[in-house]
Amino acid sequence: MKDDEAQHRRRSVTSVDVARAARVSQATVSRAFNSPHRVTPDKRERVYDSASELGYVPNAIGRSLSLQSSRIIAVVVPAASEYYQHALGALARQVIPKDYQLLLFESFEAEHLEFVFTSIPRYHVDGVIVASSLVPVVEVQSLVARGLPVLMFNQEVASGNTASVSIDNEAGMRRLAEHLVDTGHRSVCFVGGMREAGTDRARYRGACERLAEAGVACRYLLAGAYSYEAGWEAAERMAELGEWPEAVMAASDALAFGVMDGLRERGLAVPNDISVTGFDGLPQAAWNSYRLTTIEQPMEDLARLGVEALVDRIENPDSTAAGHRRLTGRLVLRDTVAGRR
Amino acid sequence: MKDDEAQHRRRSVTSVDVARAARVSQATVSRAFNSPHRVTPDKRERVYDSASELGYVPNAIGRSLSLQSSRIIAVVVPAASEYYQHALGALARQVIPKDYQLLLFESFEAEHLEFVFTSIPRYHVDGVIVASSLVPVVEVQSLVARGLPVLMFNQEVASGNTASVSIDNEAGMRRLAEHLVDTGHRSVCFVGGMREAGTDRARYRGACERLAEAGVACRYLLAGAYSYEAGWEAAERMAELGEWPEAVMAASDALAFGVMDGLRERGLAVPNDISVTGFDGLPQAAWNSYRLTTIEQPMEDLARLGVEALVDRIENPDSTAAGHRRLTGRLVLRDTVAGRR
DNA sequence: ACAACTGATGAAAGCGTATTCATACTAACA
DNA sequence: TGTTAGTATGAATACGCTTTCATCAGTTGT
Repeated sequence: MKDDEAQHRRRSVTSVDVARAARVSQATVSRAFNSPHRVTPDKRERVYDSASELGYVPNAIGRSLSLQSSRIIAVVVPAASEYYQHALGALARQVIPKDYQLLLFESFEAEHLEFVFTSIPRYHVDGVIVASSLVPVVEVQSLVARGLPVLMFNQEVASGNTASVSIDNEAGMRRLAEHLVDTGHRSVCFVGGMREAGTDRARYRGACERLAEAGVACRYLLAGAYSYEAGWEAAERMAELGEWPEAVMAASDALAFGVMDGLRERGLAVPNDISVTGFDGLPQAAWNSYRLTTIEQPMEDLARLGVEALVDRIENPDSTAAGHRRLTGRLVLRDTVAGRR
Repeated sequence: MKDDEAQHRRRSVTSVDVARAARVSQATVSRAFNSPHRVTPDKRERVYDSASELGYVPNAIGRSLSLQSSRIIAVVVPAASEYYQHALGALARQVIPKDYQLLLFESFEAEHLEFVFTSIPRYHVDGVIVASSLVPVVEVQSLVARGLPVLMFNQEVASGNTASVSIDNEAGMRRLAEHLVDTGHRSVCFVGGMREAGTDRARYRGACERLAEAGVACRYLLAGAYSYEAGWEAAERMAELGEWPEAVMAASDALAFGVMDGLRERGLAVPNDISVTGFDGLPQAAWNSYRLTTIEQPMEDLARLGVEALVDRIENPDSTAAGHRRLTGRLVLRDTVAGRR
C-alpha cells in the first residue's frame, strides 16, 4: 500500500511546483539554482527546502531547450573492439568533471553507421566524438557542415575544421622496428588489420621505412580485421607460405595475441623461434601468457587532450582548437622479442 | 569561402522554417513526419522537399519535452570490467531496433556512484539499466520511487517493482562443480571476487552445495576484485598456504585467467597438476593460451530479455513485467579440467 | 438540394526551463 | 527629504515540438 504512489507514473515535480510551495515565482526558483547570489538568502533557503521536500531535480530537457545546449556529447564507438571500449572508459572519465554526458552510439556494421550519423543531429548534442577506425568521411562532413564540433579519436585528420587526437602511429612503429633491427632481426612480416584504416597505413609505413633503412625485408600480410581470430588466421596463412620470418609485427595487440597463439599452436616458441610485437598496450599485453612487447597508448592523456579540444570548440565556437594533436606512445619492452644471432 | 556559413554556429533549422518554405503550417510539418497518412500527398511532398533542401532534422529535445518521453535509457556500467563492457554492447544492439538510445553513466568508484544516481533523474530518461555488480540499493530505490522503470542486469532482485535479468548463477556453478566431481576431484578452492556482490554469493553457494553433496572439501578464498590481477594474487596466496587443491573454481573468467597464469608461473600445469574453471564465457576464454572450461552467459538473450522487460514497463506502466528473469548458462567444456585418479 | 458526416488544415496551448523586461523596493547621497 | 542608483522579484516570453480544438472544404445520403 505504501508504494501505490509509485505504481502509476506520476507527473514529475517541476520548478513551478517548487515555486508554489516556496511561495515565490518560478523565475526565482530557477535563479536560486543557477545564480544563487541573485536571490536573497531567506527565499533561497525556502526554495531549497521546498525542492528537497518535493524531490525536485531540474529537468535537463527543458533546460536544454531553453539554453540551446544539451551538455551532451555523442560518441560513436565500434561495438566489438577491446581498444575502443577502453577509449570509451577514458573519455567518460574526462567528460564527467566538465559536466557533460555521453550519448552512446555503438556501430555494428558499415550500413548501421549511416543510420547512426543521421540520428546524431536529432539529439542536438553539443559535440561528437568519433572513435572508430573506419570513418565514413562523408557522414562526418555532414555533421561538421551543421556546425557541430567534432573530435576524431585515434585518427589523424588533415581537414581544418575538425579536431583530432591520436598517438604518432608512424613513429611508434618506427621505434618498434628499430628495436627489431637492433636485436638483429633480418626478416619481418607485418600483419595489418584493414587497409582502409588510417592507422593501419601509418603503422605499416613506420615499420616499412625503418626496416628498409636497415635493409630488412618486410612483407605485408592482411588479416582483414583487428581481432584475435584474424591474428590466428594470419599465423595460419604464414604457415602455408612455408617460410617463417624472424619477427612478426602485428598492427594491434589483439592481432598479436592471435598470432602468438597461432604460432605456438604450430610448435614455434615466442620469442626464441620467432619474435612478435603488438601495438596499443591493452591490459592483456601484460598478462603472463603473452608479456607482449608493444607500444602503449597513453589513453588518459589522449582522452584528456581530445576532450579539452572538443569542449574548447563547444564553448568557444571561433576557437582555433581544430587541427591534430599528436602524442607519442611508450615503448614497452616485455618478453616477445629475443636477440637474433 | 564556401564554408563560411559553417563557421559561425548558425541557428538550426526548425519545423517552422520548413513550414514557411513549404507554405504550410508548422503543425502540418509535424504531422507529415509523424503521421504521414493524415496529410494530403501533395503537401506531404512539399514538406519533404523543403525539409531535405533545408537539411531539417526533427529536434529530439523539443520532441521529448512535448511527448514527456525522451526515448533515452540511462545505463550504469563500471568502467573497467570486461564483462560489463560486453553487456553494454549487447544492450546497445538490443535497444537500437526499439528506437531508444543509451545515455552512458560509467561508474568509477563507489562515491562517484552517488553522483551518478542523482544526475540520472535530471535527464528524464524513460528507463534505467543498472549493470554493475555492486548495486547501491538505496540509490536504485530512489529511482524506483520516482516511478522510473529500472532493469537490474546480471542481478537477482527480489523486490516486486524492479525488473531484473541474470543467468542462474547457482545452477551454473552447480554444473561446473558436478563436472569436477564427475572427473574425480577431491578438493576445491573457490576464488571469490567480492563478498558484497550478489552473484558472488550465489555462485559460491552453488559450488559449495554440489561439492558438499559429493563430500568434496571446498574452501573460499577472497580475491577482492574481479580482475586478472586479483586472480594472480589469489594464486600467490594459495602458494603461501602450501597445499594445492585439485581444482580451482574462479568466480569469473577474468579471475580464472589470473589464477591460471599465477599457477603456471609457479610451475603447475593446467589441467594436469590442477584444474581451473571460470564463469561468464568471455571471448578470451576461447583463446588458445587458456581454453577455459566455463559457464557461458548468453549475452544477447540476456540483453534481449532484459530490454524487452524494461521497454514493456516503459510503454505499458501497469504491466506485470517486474520480477526476475532467469536464463541458464551454457557449460562449455574446454581444456582446463582433467580427470583425476 | 440540403443536412449530416468525414477529412485536411491552421491556430493555439502546453511540455519545463532560463532570461529579459518592467516594477517595486532598499539604500545612498546631497 | 527628495532624487538616484542599485537590487530583488514576478510576469511574460522563447526554445521546438506534438496535439487538441475549431474551422473549412468536400462527400455522401435521403
